[in-house]
Amino acid sequence: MQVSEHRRGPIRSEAARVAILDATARLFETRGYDHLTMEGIAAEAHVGKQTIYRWWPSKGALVADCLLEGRLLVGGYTPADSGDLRADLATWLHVMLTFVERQGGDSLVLSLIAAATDHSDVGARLAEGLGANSLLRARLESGVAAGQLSPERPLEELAEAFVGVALVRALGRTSSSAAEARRIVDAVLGGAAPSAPATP
Amino acid sequence: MQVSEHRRGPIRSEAARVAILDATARLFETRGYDHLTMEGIAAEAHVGKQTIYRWWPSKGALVADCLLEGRLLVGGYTPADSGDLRADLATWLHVMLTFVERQGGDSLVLSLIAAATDHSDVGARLAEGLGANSLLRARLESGVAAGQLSPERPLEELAEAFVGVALVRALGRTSSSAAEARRIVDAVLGGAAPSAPATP
DNA sequence: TATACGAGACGCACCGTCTCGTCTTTCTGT
DNA sequence: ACAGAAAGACGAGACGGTGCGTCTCGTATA
Repeated sequence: MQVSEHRRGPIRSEAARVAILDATARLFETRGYDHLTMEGIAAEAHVGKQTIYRWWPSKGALVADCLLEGRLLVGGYTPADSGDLRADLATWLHVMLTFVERQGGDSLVLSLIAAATDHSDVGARLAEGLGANSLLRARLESGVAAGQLSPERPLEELAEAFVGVALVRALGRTSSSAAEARRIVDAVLGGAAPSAPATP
Repeated sequence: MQVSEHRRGPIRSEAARVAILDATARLFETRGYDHLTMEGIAAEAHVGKQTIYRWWPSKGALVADCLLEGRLLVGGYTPADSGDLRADLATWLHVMLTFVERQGGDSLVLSLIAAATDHSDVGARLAEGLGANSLLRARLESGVAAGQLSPERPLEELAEAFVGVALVRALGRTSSSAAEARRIVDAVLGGAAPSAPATP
């Protein structure tokens, strides 16, 4: 009786796996999702196409794995904590919207949305990658602790709303000023915002 | 000297234009955006490929025109007005989320998001088509008139937040119950919701 | 002996351009 | 006025190019 659970022959090459995911992330960031091709990835990774198809069914699955291993959206963007929740959220949103609409062509976020439409795992991880479950949520919790936000509001869903607005603006290529970002924050959190008269 | 602003030769065929847009809308709804092909549209419309390329640069532009002429998302979904803003919004959101995740494959909304990622006009019209600027906004205005919503909150941005949540859930294929929809509404509008204890 | 690997050939689908022949509209010459 | 001539939209489809997903080599490794 054999000890190994593996039947026979060579095991999966970790070098190939890493090279493929690296190539995917690199090409995804530089060329965008719709210009990403299996043949391009194979060439970039110096790997046979069959090696890719043996382990991943589609380019969407590749992108999903990259997202899962943190090769995309590295680090994320941590919202500041100045003590003023609305101002911090407005800054976060403004940075996010600016990041979203950079360049004329494919922004990274737009490419991720495209990837999400044909692979559900990308979509599932997209909101989190943009901070819905971690960075942004942490700032919201801090706001609750500071009494600037009702503890009754579900933070998960609130964070989703902010990410959602960013996605809508990304899809509409709507350019958004800092004042616009502030207005969004006030719209979602509620009208108690006498300090900043928005003039876009 | 010529009177006409038209140079010479036959004018654009309206029959061909209509046939092409009809075929596009029909194939888009049945097959989804990524299975939509120029050759398929040409065959379905009984039209030469050149006739399509003469007037539209890409399939994204075709979908955008369909959206613009109301051939997609016909009618929209009008939120009810029972007098209870939160309940109506929760119902609207629940219907929207159910609509979004119908079937296993491409839902219509997912296809529209995919189309939006490679043609900006689709994205610009998508939020409106889902009701951000018209149907949903009208219900919010009614809520303001009924004193259930602060008049200081920008309704445009608030509606975008609701549509945005729907998009995030669509991309994540998150199945959402009625209670979940209600929790989202409470999260965005604020914690004043003692009536419905959410139990998903 | 079984199997992962790099390499790449294969047939297929669709792309975007082009070239036909036909038909419709407008301009020009008599 | 009226017959061309010129221009261009039309349906049809051929064309080379690109990427797909499958397959088949020979080699290397367990």
